[in-house]
Amino acid sequence: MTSKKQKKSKKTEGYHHGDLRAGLIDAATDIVEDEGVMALSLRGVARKAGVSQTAPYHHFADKEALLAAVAETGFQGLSEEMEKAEQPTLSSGERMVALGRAYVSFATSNPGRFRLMFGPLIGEKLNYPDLLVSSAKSLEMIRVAVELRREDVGATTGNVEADTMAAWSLVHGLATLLIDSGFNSESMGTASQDALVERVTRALVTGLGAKG
Amino acid sequence: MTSKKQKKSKKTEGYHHGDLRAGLIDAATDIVEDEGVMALSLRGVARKAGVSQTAPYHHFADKEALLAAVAETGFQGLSEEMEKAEQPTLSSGERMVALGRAYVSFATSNPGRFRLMFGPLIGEKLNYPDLLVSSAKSLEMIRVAVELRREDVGATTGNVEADTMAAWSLVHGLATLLIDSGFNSESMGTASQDALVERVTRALVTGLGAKG
DNA sequence: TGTACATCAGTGAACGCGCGTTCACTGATGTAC
DNA sequence: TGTACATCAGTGAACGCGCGTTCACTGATGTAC
Repeated sequence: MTSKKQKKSKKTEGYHHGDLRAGLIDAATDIVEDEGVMALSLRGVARKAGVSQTAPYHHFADKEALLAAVAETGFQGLSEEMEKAEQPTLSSGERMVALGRAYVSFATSNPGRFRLMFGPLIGEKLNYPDLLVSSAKSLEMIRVAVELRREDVGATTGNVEADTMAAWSLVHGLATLLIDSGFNSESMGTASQDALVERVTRALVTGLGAKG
Repeated sequence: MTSKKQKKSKKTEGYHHGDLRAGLIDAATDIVEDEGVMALSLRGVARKAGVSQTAPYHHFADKEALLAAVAETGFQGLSEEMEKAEQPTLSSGERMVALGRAYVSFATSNPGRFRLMFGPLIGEKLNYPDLLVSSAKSLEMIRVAVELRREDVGATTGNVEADTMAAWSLVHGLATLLIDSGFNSESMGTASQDALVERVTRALVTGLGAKG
């Protein structure tokens, strides 16, 4: 997972690591994805980064701070995937489906990070403002898409907040169920995960069992 | 949380505990709710149940087996809440809202159990068939409600599986976001959690920004 | 009803382990003059 | 350009801790006769 490069930068060839901070985040990400959040220890991260077990303390106040940094890069990755999915040519409905696909796809491709980002492992997220900023971005993208859709359809009922919440809940729930509940798209009678996301998203956009 | 009764049953007053198995599940549930899943240790559970640290091994093969038992009672509790919510007089739409309310309410009232039930802490859920049975029940209730709704509305598009998945994802996502993402119903401009659930559920039932 | 005995459900001591974190340290780097 | 020195980013040893689990044990209970 992610870059395993151990090579030092040009300037710092010997004793110093180069960019240990980034190296530790990479190592922690690998562990979280390969062995799960429960298996992540600061010592293990240091070991994987090829560094003594005390070295991380020069870059992170404690274990939780490192976890927060991993979660932050996770949110950045999620936003990037969603941005890629937003083609300007898409209709408002297609745009929502595309965002949903990107969201769920990120989750199932990076389940460890996804659990860390949204799970209870980072006790007080308010202590990590950078984390809050990155996480707010993904939500904002959903909100904009919902707003466009509502304008497009000439919405007269409900409101943007509730609809945004519904859209976010839908893709987030689908993502976590796919990751953690051992069922998959085949078991729901769809050929692929993307097909499942598309059908589920459409159910929201048009309403359950809508006619025509 | 849950019953803290330490009183023994009539028959076994002295040395033996009475129903230590149930006592351990109760103690574990308390810890999971009060201190979080991460803080749960088998020794801590034994301590809380007022018993030596080796006693649990007479009732559970290992720590994970105890966790699975806690999750199983959790699913039973969830199903009970959902059953209570299903009044036969409800219209198909109201029934869905009521089920959603019960689902989300269970999650926010018992976040520790909810995380345990759906989280990655129990490595291989297939090893615990009783757990699978109890968890299947809640999903089945959602499926039935969706089916009723589709019949009611004369659905011609989509299919039951996708709509069930959508409904489950919606309430599950909303529940996990409320538990783990530090935002609440007020921040979404609704007066109460039930109001939020209702608005979000209606968004699914009628479609985003549906007219009239 | 009494008794011998198997089984059940507890006990306390001990094992080895990996963890987060602190400490005093030292080699490498950057900079003022 | 050289040099003295402050600072930075590593090191290895050690701390105390709680954990899951195993072990040999013993008191309590249930049952066959």
